[in-house]
Amino acid sequence: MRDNAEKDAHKNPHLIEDRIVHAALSGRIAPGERLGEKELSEIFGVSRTLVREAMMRLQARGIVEVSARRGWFVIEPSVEEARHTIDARRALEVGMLVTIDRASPAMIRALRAHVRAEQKAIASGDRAERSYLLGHFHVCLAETLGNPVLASLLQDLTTRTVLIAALYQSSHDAHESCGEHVEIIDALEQGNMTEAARLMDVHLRHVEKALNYRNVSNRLDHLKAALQGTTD
Amino acid sequence: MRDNAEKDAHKNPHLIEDRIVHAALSGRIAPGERLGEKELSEIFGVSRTLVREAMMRLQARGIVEVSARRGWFVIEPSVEEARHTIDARRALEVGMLVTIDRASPAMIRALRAHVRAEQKAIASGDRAERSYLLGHFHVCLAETLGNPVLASLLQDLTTRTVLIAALYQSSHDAHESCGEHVEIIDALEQGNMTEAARLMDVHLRHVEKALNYRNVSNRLDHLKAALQGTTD
DNA sequence: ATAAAAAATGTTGCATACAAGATGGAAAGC
DNA sequence: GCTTTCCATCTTGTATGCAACATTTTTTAT
Repeated sequence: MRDNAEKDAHKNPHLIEDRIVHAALSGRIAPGERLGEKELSEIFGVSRTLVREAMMRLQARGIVEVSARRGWFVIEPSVEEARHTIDARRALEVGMLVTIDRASPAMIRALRAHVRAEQKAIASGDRAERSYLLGHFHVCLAETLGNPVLASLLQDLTTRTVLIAALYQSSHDAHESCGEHVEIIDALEQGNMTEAARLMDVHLRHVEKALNYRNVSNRLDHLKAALQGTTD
Repeated sequence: MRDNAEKDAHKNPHLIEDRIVHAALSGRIAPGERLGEKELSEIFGVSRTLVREAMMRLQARGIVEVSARRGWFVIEPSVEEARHTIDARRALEVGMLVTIDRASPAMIRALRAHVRAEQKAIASGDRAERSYLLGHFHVCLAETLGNPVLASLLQDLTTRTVLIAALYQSSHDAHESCGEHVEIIDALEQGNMTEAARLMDVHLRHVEKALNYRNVSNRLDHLKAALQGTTD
């Protein structure tokens, strides 16, 4: 079910990117992880060229970066970059809700269905699915608002946020996050966009607050800590 | 001064993209324009590979698209896509101003300097520079707010908006646009972010209103009109 | 003269080859 | 034993070659 990647990689040029983004959203790819061109080309059964082209697109989307002649790596945002990313996300999502008139019943239904899926994933203990759905809620919101441009921007920002959360060992509780999603939908259903925007603002501030900007699981810091330990 | 592109294209891998985006913002590249790989590779003195990689990044940024085995083309957004793009932009820029506390004097200075440059370009009749600066004001705003992530997103959205304006023969007056920029800065200086956000909202609604969604200078419509004319 | 077919041309799609540099480990020197 | 140097290896950077398809032009048949 997953091994047929080789077949599709030729037909769908965006498959490689999609898979990587999905894996990142699911927490199956960690920040700092190396994505070798050869390695990927073997996985997807294509030449390095196609892999490279996918990486170029992912680079433009701020998901990966390249270190000259060393390899491609999933981004490891600094504290500052992390702040900027979440700030941008907050701006976008708050603005999105503020500038929209109202939400149709169909939208509300779709969002509630999404939250049900979130709850199911949380209950079943499927961490990957849980991570994916909690992040994808925001993309889903933009999609149901009917704006693919917003949805695309949010997918990238959300992916980066999930990576940031992984890097800074977010302590954000899934239940709490999901609950906040419900609150936002409630406000939307009541047609109170201002309140929905406020709740979204709060929600994203929680996301940032849950980050532990000290315990960076960076390779460098890891090393430092390890060295300090051994020289004692 | 411009012909030394060949030299730099190797050193700065993003030169090709930057040039294309700049040209688009300046109105020197029209929507629907074909960007041949060979053509560009000769202009920049590199092989098709590097051109292609740049195009992949531009594709991810929504500036160009590829038509299979026909070539790369500057985007020609449909009416719907145009709306979504401007809506996304409005969401982002309004949200940006709403979620920011205040603007420092240094920021105000930088923005005022930018507006002076706009006025100079308008007065001197330099249409390319005028187009560039009027669009870049928004990027500048995000930059002075100190958020490169926002700035990057806005650069892409603004570029797309400029292309949309070209495609739909925007009648937006440069003076008016510049005047609205001044108003926004004034509100920022007074620390009235809500008002600044409102003005930005209005400004971007003007941008959209100035579009003529009927007179699409599309090749297809051109052809249709031409054929109607000849068969008369 | 017109329309259909066929060849010629041009352009991207993808793979591969080789160059250039980074990395890690072995060997050599102290 | 420790450091330094050098070499083998691995990885990306860039160019190029050829195949596949789209378009245009020419030819041919009616």
